[in-house]
Amino acid sequence: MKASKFFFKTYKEVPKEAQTPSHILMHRAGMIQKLASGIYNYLPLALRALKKIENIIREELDKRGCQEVLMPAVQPAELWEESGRWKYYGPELLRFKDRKNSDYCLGPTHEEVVTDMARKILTSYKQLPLNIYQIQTKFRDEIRPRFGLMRGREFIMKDAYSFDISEEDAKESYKLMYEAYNAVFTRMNLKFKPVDAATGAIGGDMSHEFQVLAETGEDEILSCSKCSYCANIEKAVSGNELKKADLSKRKELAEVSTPGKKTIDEVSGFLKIEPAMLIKTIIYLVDDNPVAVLVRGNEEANEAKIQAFLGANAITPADDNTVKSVTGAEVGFAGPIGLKQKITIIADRQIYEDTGYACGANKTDYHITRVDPERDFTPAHVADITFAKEGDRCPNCKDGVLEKYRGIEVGQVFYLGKKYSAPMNCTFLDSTGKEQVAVMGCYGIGVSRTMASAIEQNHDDNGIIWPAAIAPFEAAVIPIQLNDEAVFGTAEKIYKNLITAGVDVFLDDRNERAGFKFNDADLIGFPLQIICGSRSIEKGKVEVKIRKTGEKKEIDIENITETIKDLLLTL
RNA sequence: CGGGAUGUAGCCUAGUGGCUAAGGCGCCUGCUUUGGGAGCAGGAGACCGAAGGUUCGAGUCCUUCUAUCCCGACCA
Repeated sequence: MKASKFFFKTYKEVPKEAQTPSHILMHRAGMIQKLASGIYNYLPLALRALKKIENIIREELDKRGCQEVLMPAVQPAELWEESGRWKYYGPELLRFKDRKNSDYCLGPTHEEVVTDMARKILTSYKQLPLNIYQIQTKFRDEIRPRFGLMRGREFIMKDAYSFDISEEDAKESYKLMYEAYNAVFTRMNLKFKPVDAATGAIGGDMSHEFQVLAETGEDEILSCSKCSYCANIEKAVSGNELKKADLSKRKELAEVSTPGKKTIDEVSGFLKIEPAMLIKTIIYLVDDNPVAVLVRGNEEANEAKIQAFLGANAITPADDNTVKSVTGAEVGFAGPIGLKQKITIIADRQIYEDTGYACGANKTDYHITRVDPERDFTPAHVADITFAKEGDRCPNCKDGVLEKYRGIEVGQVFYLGKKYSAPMNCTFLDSTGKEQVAVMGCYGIGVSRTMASAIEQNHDDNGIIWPAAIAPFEAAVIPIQLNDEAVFGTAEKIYKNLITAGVDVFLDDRNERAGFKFNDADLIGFPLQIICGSRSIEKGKVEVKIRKTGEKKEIDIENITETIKDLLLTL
């Protein structure tokens, strides 16, 4: 491709809405344009990178027997009613009506459609295992789209779905996809970690996320310093030993007046006790039912763990009115003893490490002290519902400590079981002629997000540093003195030879000064720059600059094609 | 959805209630220049987010709407 005819434009200025490196650089390099909040045009540079990412995914999936299909972006409500998600999905699902007033939505994911597609064809166990995937535009009406392509409302996703005879087979399919994802991100030359993950609203009981490591990542990951344990902060478990409470210190309960003291800080300051010696009581709405959650005052409730433990679809902190009717007191005085309404109580296991806590009295302006969790109340559930922390023991090997990383979730694999196949009646006949429900898994890669995360992880002050495997172009030929026939002729010849050799190459034939072109090349991030200047060409050489290291080498013109191909293998 | 902020040319910004809305980047023409975002000269490009209102007079003040961004809860 010649620069003079290429549809792109670079910018020196940073648009004020762009905050994060990938967003700024994709805009400055002329890769994307915003059309609306969270909705972008992909210009040729971006599309080239996207296609490369897509092709790597295709190759790795096809190699493992997956088959590509294409499902519609527009989906009828009936299917979502069948799975039950029309009710549960919430406003993130963009719904609309057609001219006949029928309900439709833009697909945020395709479990319903793919299950429907599969059940129309699946009749026999002989057709399994089956794994079908697509690469397609998804729409999720995010509350807050941000960071350019990192969290768009419209985005490109590869989604795959496996169907198996049995749970054991389904877990094999899951493992195969786990391997495929490792292969995909390894080929893209990204630094990433597969991590244990919470399953969220999609459900199922086994899941891993693939996290590209980057400082700007929105997710926190805890990873063992010694073994391979690695988990999302939502899921990570502390391996620290629980202490045993010293019950000889038990004392009688006492009610104390704590006028206007509501927060942990206020109460612990007022009563002159450590925050850890308070039992924080938070009222949540779990699938619309109030639940009291108890954690030590120095801990945070981990909503993902609570949701997973209770097998709930949704969990949100209760509004003030609910809190008042449940506790009979103003917000800030809730406690496990003497709740006005009988509701489910779930306690973190750490509260049994001590005795003599303070907690709300369910009476405005009063707290109870000297509380002993074993003696004074009986929660319905005791579980790990707080966050593991950096420095905690590893729960797996008990030897290493947990280290914290930030990551961008670019892929996730889920074991679904029969969550969709059962309600949607996706069945087949087994070898004994008995009807069985297919066992499913689902597997996503955010394609556009992967592109953004590659930039997020690989850039410097001058621009993008593409891994060669997903760069829009592998190399740029940059002639310096355009009106010098020897220079321009050499550049064109190198360009043509590289194309013949199958290298994805860009010729910057624009009538601009050298510095201008160098800056653009650094910004766009070609892994290699082939600089053709009269000084080198007189010696039969050209300069090759490696974007990643900044290193420049003089290379004989006659060997240039081979040299470039060899260098690309290292990038 | 709660909290905060901002809408002036393709992009970044300036603009005390007062004449024809200013500058930089970018764009077009000409000359010059060609190894790290060149110089000179000329030129095009804005109903100042929208609608109301206050005022002799509104980019500037008020109201409503709308869009965008940032901080929180969701997700690839």
